[in-house]
Amino acid sequence: MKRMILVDGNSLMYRAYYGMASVGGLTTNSKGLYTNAIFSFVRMMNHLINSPYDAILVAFDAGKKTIRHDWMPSYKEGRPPMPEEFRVQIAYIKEFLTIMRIKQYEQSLYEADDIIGTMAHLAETNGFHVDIYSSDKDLLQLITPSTTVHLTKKGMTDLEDYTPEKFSDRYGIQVNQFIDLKAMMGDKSDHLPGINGIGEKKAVKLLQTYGSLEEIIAHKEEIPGVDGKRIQEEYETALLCQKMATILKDVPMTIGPEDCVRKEYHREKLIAFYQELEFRSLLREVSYQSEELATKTVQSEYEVIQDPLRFKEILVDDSSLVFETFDYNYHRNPLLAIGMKNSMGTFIIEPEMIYQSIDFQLFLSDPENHKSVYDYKRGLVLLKKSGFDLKGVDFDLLLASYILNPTLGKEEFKTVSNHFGYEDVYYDEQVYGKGTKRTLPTKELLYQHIAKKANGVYALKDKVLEELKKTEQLSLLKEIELPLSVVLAQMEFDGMKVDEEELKRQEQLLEADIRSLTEQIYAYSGESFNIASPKQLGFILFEKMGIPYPKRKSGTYSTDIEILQMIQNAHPIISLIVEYRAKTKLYNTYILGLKEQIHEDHKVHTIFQQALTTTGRLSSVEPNLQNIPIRTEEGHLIRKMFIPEYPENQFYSADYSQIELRVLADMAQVTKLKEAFIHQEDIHTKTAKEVFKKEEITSEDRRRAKAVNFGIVYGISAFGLATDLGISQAEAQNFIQRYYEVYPEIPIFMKEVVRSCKEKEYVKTIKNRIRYIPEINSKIYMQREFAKRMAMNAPIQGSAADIIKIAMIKVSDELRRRNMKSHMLIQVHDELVFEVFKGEEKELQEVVRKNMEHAVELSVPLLVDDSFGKNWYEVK
DNA sequence: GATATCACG
DNA sequence: ACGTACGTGATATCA
Repeated sequence: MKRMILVDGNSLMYRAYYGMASVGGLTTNSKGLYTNAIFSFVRMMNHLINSPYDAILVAFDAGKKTIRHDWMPSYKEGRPPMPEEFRVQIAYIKEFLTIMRIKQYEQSLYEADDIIGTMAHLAETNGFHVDIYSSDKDLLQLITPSTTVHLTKKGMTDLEDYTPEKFSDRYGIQVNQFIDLKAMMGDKSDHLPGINGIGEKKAVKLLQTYGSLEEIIAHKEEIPGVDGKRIQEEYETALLCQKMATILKDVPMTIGPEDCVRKEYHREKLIAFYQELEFRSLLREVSYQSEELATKTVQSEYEVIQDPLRFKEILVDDSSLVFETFDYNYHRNPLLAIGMKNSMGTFIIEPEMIYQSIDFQLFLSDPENHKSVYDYKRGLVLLKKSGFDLKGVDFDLLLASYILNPTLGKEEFKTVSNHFGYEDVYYDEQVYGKGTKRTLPTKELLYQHIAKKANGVYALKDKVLEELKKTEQLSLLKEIELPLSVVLAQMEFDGMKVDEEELKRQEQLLEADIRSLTEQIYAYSGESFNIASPKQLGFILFEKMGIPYPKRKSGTYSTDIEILQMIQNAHPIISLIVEYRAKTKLYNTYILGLKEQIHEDHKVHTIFQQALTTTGRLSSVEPNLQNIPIRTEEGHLIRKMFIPEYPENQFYSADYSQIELRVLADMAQVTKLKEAFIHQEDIHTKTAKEVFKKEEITSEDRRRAKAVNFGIVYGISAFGLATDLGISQAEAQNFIQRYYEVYPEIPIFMKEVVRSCKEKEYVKTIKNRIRYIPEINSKIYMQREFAKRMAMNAPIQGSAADIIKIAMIKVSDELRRRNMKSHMLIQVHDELVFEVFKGEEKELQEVVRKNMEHAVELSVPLLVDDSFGKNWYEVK
């Protein structure tokens, strides 16, 4: 069957503009053009035309005046005007459709809905199946057996597909009753009054009884109470609303389905369009599809070093070096080749060459020989694996870009270099391919790729350093991030030993528990099903077993822990499911998942992402060692699997006490908070005493005070605090009010942070780490509020991250100076874990405590809690 | 590939 | 009237 796509252009443009608000914000390209709606609309259209179709039409509203205004002058009255940031994007959206050769149509006096209604009707008559895409529920009246309406839910590509069956399931009435539903309940946004006092519930009920608005009016005398009276008084309004809400199917149009057939798009123009708007990810898709860049770009000159003697001539000061691996994980993948660029030229050094040339090894480890790199840590670990070192690195393009703008850290080399105006590099995807087709390319292409990267680092170094000087972030690079790479590389390389016997024990215990829980759950449910499928579980609990769903229905049932706790007492199966969830989580993620990550040396070697988070924290992957369970006892047991490399050694853990609150006390100069920290008081108890104005504090009082303290760090909202504490928003607001009275410097500080952020569109940490938050000036409420919370949180979280990074460098330096064998294994945001060698316990404790507590000097003391243990479970 | 869920600070 | 705590990563399911 032929398929026609009808798109409600106006509705989707609006959705693209407002809908992406919570995600991407009002992004602009480098020329200041707003692009969020364009980008989102383009993605949506690309998504649509990726499926097979024969004809397509995008309908738009023609202008303000429509025939409906003749029927009801107040139609759509009181709508806020279109924001200018949105208006400027419309021309680009239409240009995109032109480039894609997608038919667009508008007609004066009619709305996009009417064009779609008419075209859907025409297409059906011509034997098409019709798919309508919109975010406007009104379109649902067009559903037929051969017309499906797809409504956008969250974002743009998440769609809800309405067939006649789906419609009646959802609304409890038939499609042909939908207009009457709207006629009675009205529509605020269109300024349609409907009948006063009748909303969706009552309207559905009436329609179920009488069938249609006409029948309801015919029987209006029988309907009891206020509703009946209102219908008798206002039925004429309802009839007018019915007329208003009916989408026309007979617009006198000058086109038909034959004018909308699919056509090949203009690729060159599309590339130019994406380039102008700076849609990098989309550009890459087109480029990759056409494989153009890989063949058309100018080949760079490079020399593959064949003879170790050649090094004598080319190893000069100031070289750039890049270390390439196939897969991102450098612990599991060999070095493919090193690219080097300096005043002598561009060179490719194959791994065997390193072994063959002492000169090159000395060059790499010479601290006096200046080098610039991309991803220092990668180079360090790759070389360490072969027993070599890398020193003298005073520039890292990855770290520098991340420092200038943390969002760049997530990008690949090409995107970063493009950002700084250097474009002669390939995308990794062009070289290696995508998804399952990803594979090693020919040596020529690979070396070309590596050579281009080396050239890029070399070319950009001075420019980027200059920018760092301007932003006063040079010391963040040279004194924090670069030295930290050395520390992290050693930690990753050393790895953490796993007790495989213990793992096996826990695996078997959990397996048995899970098996037994599964059987018990099936016994209660009366059938076997996939407990891990939220969909199936929702069906079993809320349909088959008839447990009432505790929240308002939203199409799908959530079965998360919050919901399960609400229905805890409804049936004994619930607690079994909660236990099943906990155990399978441990089993799948921390037993099976971890087992996969164990190397031949019986250790796990995580990768600390140093250029990823927007706040300056590290993250840990493959495996993530920063989220090993601790909060529940049975989860905590997982930590028994992590043991010292040598059985006579121990673990030592040191964590900052309340570092974020201390940072806040310092930054905001909060008098009472500072006093409390100076006098080493329990901060939550102290807060409770102050806020509740009493000396005897119950555990509940302390819990609440603690929640507020946490909330403050997150950029508190009454809603968030209320949810967390299970109290009303009014009560939460009251707490916050009283909290501010106790610590009046906090609201003053927070207001100043927000004010300054509005002016500069960024916030900073104590070490000048920067985070851009342009959404702070968004016209969209939600986005602006979100931005405010980020602005309040980022300096606190980020400064704490700065501090522990400095501590790591200092501790590591001193351990080396003292020739100690004990070493750092893991960082978990405010905690450092070490393997302590027998006999070094006291010395390590001294070194660690001193350097952590004095990493920086604040106006409040920093305090460290610590402990020893024979494995990770025993410490703390 | 997106979504739901849940682990950590 | 509306929806919201900050920052992460891994897994299973499902389209």
